[in-house]
Parts: sequence; structure tokens; C-alpha cells
Amino acid sequence: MLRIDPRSAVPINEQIKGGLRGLIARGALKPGDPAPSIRGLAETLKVNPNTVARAVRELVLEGVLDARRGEGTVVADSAPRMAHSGLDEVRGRLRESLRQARRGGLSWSDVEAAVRETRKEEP
Amino acid sequence: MLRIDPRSAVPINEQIKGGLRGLIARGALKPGDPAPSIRGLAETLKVNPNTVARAVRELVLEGVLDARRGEGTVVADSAPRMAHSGLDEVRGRLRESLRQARRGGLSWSDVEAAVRETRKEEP
Amino acid sequence: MLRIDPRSAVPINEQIKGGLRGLIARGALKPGDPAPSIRGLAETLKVNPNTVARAVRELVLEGVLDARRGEGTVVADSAPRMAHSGLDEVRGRLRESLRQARRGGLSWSDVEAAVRETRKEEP
Amino acid sequence: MLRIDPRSAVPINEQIKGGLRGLIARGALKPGDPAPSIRGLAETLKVNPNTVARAVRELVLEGVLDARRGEGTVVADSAPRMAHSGLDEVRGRLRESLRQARRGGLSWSDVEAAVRETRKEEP
DNA sequence: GTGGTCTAGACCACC
DNA sequence: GTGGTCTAGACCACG
Repeated sequence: MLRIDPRSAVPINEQIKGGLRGLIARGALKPGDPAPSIRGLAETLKVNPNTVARAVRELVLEGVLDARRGEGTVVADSAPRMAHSGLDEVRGRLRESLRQARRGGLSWSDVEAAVRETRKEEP
Repeated sequence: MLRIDPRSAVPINEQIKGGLRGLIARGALKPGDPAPSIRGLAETLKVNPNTVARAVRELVLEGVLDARRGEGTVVADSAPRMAHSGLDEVRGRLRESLRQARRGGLSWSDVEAAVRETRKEEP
Repeated sequence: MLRIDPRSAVPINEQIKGGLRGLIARGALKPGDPAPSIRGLAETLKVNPNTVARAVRELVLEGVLDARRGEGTVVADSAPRMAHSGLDEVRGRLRESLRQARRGGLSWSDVEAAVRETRKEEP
Repeated sequence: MLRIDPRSAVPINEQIKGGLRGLIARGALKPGDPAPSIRGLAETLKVNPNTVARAVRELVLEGVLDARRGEGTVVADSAPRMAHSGLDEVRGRLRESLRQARRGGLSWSDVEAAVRETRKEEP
């Protein structure tokens, strides 16, 4: 499944992009599989269809999804590779956050404690 | 010292606030010490002075800094305590980022690897 | 300058992207130069700001432009290179159109005549 | 024969219409010849039969094809003339694309190079 | 039903 | 002033 946190500082459309990339990276969606429909996703996430459409469009531009008029959206053949390079982006953002946390005064053991705790609630 | 990443998604003024709080939490700045000058900081960080001024102003409102007549702005007596509660905010943001990274497709061992690597370059 | 044909089948936002890339490829805009502001462009082109924003955002994602909060948008250092690879896209689209024209019944000399005529009105 | 590019921005049904008009303009299909069967075309092009049916229906409305009782659909007597006027449309689209390519940053010699290359692979 | 584009207007944050 | 995001609703074209 795919969850979103509407109160996060991370823009909703990026959360959706990340979520879809995650599903592919984990193998829950494989090349050729139909991606969730824009309107459907919008409804389940309680989000404006435009917001989902934007996320999907950008994934199409990146080559992760393949959208065909009237047929729906499909995971692209090269998606795993693209999603993999997308992971670099995610990793980059994470390291950014780690640096910010350090600069904000957290010690490395604080950071590791946070990892452990977050891991407990979302294993 | 205090470093900023101008291309981060985190607003510059928040980076500055975080950085100053970090200096206090680590004891590099103690109560009564003069806060770094706005113009000086702006120059070394290559940032708009308004942005620094805003960060300082907000820290004063939070009680981390103290604007004393004649002395300029100094670190408040209660700053370490305040900075400590600021840490909760930093921690919260970090955990948010960890969750986003997970949703973006990173495994927990990916996360731990990222922690190790970031730790190596910024110990 | 930058012109748009609102009645073209080509989506407005793509026309804008193409136009900006063209300005860079031609050297009219160099790395570091400020790109036209979103609201300004929207006004001169008589187009909704959202549409321009979308074009700009996508060029930012491609690495052609560099947008900084509150400061405006600037041509990225790597823009000429990126714009160059963008040219491949333009070239690809053109060849697609040429093939379509052939399939639609035009002879190659028809095609060449069309090139000559278009060249005359827009040298 | 008749080829289609399913990933082109040009709608499939228009590609089919263009292709059929092209066959007529080139004389590969003459007045009175039976139009290709919808199901057969759909199968060879790997396209939804509805899409082919739509193309055919519109060509009938335009007078390029003729639905004769008992004979099925055949090329209309006036088809070559109609196909000829259809060429104007094709030509118009081509000139639009040329203009877009120019605005996208291609020089006229780039355009001519593209023509030469496309001509080589699809003479 | 599907995706795609555009407009309109609101709100936010940064400089 | 700048860019950025989101919502809402309309319209189009394709299958």
C-alpha cells in the first residue's frame, strides 16, 4: 500500500513519488504492472487528483512509469534501474537530514537512538 | 563553526536557528556570551542579512537569545534549557526524514549505512 | 524574446520549456543570468502563472535552471550541457514529425519545400 | 504498408488516418479498392479495434472512404482528391513542427541535417 | 473508464 | 517582489 502524511513538511507530491518509487524498488510493482490510477489514488489518499497527476507525470518524465492515453499507467521496463537511481536521491536527502540534525545539536548517539525508535514503530 | 547548505530544502533561516541552537547545546556558546553579529554571520555564510536577522529575532522571541540594552544580543541564561527543548524539534524532524526515506524505498540497513557514512565525513 | 502559439497542438508548457531551452542553446541566456520571472512571463505571454511555473519547475528538475527561494530563477551552470541534451529531444520530435509527414503522403520534395517556405517566413 | 508509433504524441487514430491517406495519395490504394479490414488492421498494428474503427469512421465522414451496401468499405471515387486536400493538413502540421523545432533551439542547418538523416533511414 | 492540460484563486515561505 | 504547493473545476482526447 501507499501512505501519505498530509501534515509533513515534505510536499505531498514528493511523498507520492517517493512512495511509488519505493513500491518498485521493493519489487511490489514490477515492470509491466499497472500503476494505481490517478483518480483512484487521489481518492484513497484524499488528495486532489491534480496533485497525484503531477507526481505521476514527473515519474513518467523520469522514465519510471509509462502512461498511455486511455489505457492507464504502467511501470516502465527500465523502472527498476530508474527507481534505483531514484534511491540515490532519497539517500541524498536522508544524509542531508542527518547533517542538519547534527548541526541542530544532536549527538551521533542521539541520531542512532532516533533510528532505533523509528525502526521500532515502523519495522 | 556554523555551516549552511543554501540548496537544501530546509529554509536557510531555520538552518541558522538550528546551527545556533546546536552551538549552545554543545556548549560552544554559553549564557552571557555575545551572539554572533548579524552582519558578520551574513558575510561568512554568504547569505542575505535579512535572513540572519530573522533567525536571530525568532531566537530572541523563543528566549534562546537575549537582547540586552547596551550589550547587544547575548546568549540567554535559560538558553541551554531552551536549546534542549529545541532538540526535540530537531529529533522530530529527523524521525520524519527517516520515515520518508523508508517510504522512498530504503531498507533499514540502507539507513544505517547512510548514518555510518555521514558520520565518517562529519564526525 | 519568447513567443508562444496558444492554438498549437503542442502544450503551452512544453512550448515554454522549448523556448527557454532555445534561448540558452543560442547563448541568449548564459549560466548565472536571471531567467524571466514566472509571474512576469505569465503576464507577457498572457498565460496562467501555474502553467509557466510548471515549465520552470520541470526545467529545474532537469538541471537547466536553478530556482532559489525569494531570489528568483537563474540559469544553471550546467545549463548549456543540459540544454544540449534537450536539443536531442527537440531533434527527436522533429524527426518523428518528418516520419509522420511521410506516412501522411508527403514526398520528400514536399517536405523540403515546406522547409524552404517556413524558413522564408521565420529566418 | 502502414506503420504506427504507439508512443508518439500524435494520437494513434490520426496516425492511422494519415497512413491511409498516404497510401491513397501514393496510389497504393485506388478508388474502388476495399479498405483494409478493421480487425485485420487492429491486429497487425497491435492496436485497439475501436481506435481503427474510429479512424475509418472519420475517413468515411470526410468522404475518403465509402461505405457501400453489401461491399463493405471501399476507397471512394473522390478519394485521391480528398487525400490531396488532406495533404494540406499534413503539410500544416509539418510546418508547425518546424517552427517548434526552431524555437526549441535548432538552427536551420540542424533542421536540414535531420531531414537528410530521416530520409536516409526511410527513403 | 483513462491520462493531460489549463485556468483560477488561495496560501505559504523566503528575501 | 520571488518561487512553491495545493485545491477546485472545466475541458479534451483516447479506448
